[in-house]
Amino acid sequence: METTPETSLREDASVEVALPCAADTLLRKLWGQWKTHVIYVLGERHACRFGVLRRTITGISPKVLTQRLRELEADGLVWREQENTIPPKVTYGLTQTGLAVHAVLKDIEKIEV
Amino acid sequence: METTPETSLREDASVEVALPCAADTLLRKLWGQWKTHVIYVLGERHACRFGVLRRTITGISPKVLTQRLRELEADGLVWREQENTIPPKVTYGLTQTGLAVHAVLKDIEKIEV
DNA sequence: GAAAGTCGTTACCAAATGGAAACCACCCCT
DNA sequence: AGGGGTGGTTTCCATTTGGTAACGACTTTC
Repeated sequence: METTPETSLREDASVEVALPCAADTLLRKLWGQWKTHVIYVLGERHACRFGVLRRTITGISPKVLTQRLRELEADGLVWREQENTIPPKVTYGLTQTGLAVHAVLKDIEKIEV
Repeated sequence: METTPETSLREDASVEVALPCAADTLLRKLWGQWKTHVIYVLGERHACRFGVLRRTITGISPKVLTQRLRELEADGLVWREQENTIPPKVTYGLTQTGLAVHAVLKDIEKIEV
């Protein structure tokens, strides 16, 4: 396909151009079970240790909590700080972006159906 | 386990009470591939027929689009109007709640990482 | 009379997701 | 020396999800 001459351009084609949702990229980072809860708790408490998170988010298993925290950290919403004492203390909190997301969560609460 | 006497109530237990994220309920309705895109397009265009949605959201299959629309309709974010002409014309649009979600999507766009 | 467009539905299949249970090293307390 | 708390990891399994391809009825256009 060279030069693609656009032989018959439909009249309404300009109206049907792809219209991607930019928010999707960020929203995808909040998919998956428990993720909003983690953000929410961290936002309300400012910072938390692993055990507190685990007990505050009732029903979550340690494996999934670790997994979610790693994902959120990789996505730049959560920071992680480890003190190499024994036993180690690991603290989590929200980054700048994470705080912005937390603010949006508070807004969304007001909608509800 | 009768009466569960709460023998030893930990001092800091009040701090670790469950802290559910209320926004989670609504946000769950936006999980799943393509859902934000559907809301977004309907919000930008105010109303759309099936075929337009399908061509505007590049890559979506008719099965998945139908599925998403049904879910969004059941969740009260989208309305559906069918004219029983032949071929039938089916038009979709956002409900009041759907419009609120669309507004949130526009807010989230501004965050990005 | 064959093709294309309307708006879907119905298999069928592969991949991703979520959860329960067991385990780890190390320390403190009794 | 045994139990509990620290912050995880690992294994295994069932469910959920997304996608492709084919088909449906009916009309208009070539």
